[in-house]
Amino acid sequence: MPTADPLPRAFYDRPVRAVARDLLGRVVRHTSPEGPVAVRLTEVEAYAGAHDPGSHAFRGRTPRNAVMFGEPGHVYVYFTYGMHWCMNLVCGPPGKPFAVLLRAGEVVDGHDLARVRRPSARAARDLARGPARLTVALGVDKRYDGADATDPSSALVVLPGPARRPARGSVRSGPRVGVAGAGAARPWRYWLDGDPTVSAYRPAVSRRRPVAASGTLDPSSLPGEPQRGATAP
DNA sequence: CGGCCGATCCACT
DNA sequence: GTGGATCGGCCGA
Repeated sequence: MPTADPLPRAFYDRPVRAVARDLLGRVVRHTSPEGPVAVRLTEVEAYAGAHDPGSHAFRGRTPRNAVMFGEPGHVYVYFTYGMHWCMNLVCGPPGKPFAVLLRAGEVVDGHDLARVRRPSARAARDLARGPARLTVALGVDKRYDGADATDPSSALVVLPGPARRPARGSVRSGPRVGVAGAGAARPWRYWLDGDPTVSAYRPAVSRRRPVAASGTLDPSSLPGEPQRGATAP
């Protein structure tokens, strides 16, 4: 297998949804002192910056999301739910906080190391099936926030992947996972149809603390029926 | 297999 | 103080 250079900056300096679709089938590779792990992407989500209610950048620039306002092709890593890291690739021109969340993939190199990092994974397909699982399998955490994935000398890069691109008809789209409110309707999650490493779809759930008082249960307070992707797996 | 729930802590209100 | 671009264990069917 020939060694390839990472996808260049220009790959990411395009409309974010186009980049998201084009990332399917590409290969993210992290090389640590323990060795390399590479993941072929099967599921991603586009986040369209300042006008996207689902985006971390919707309410403007903060210390956490600063990387999204910078160079395309750099990595935005955030911490969530008190214990998980998730990684994005920054898209569009500097100043526009677009990004693609890497949600799932298939481990195509460093399988043994990935298993060590993900001991709870029952099957090989579960090693990077989910955004937080993917970062664990790769060994990515906040140290990589701001890293340049287009630099050939970087430990973390995105490679072009197999010469044969996924067939156009094999790319599906649907609502993003865990995104509530206005942004929920946007079908900006993309995945490879039928791929076993695509994560399970979960509608956004608001977790309210149990109400102390009883007897005032109000079913009408529930938000609208969660939208299932028409073609979600 | 699907639903429920706790874990765990940081960013932002 | 609140809740999150999640995960895995446990439960019942």
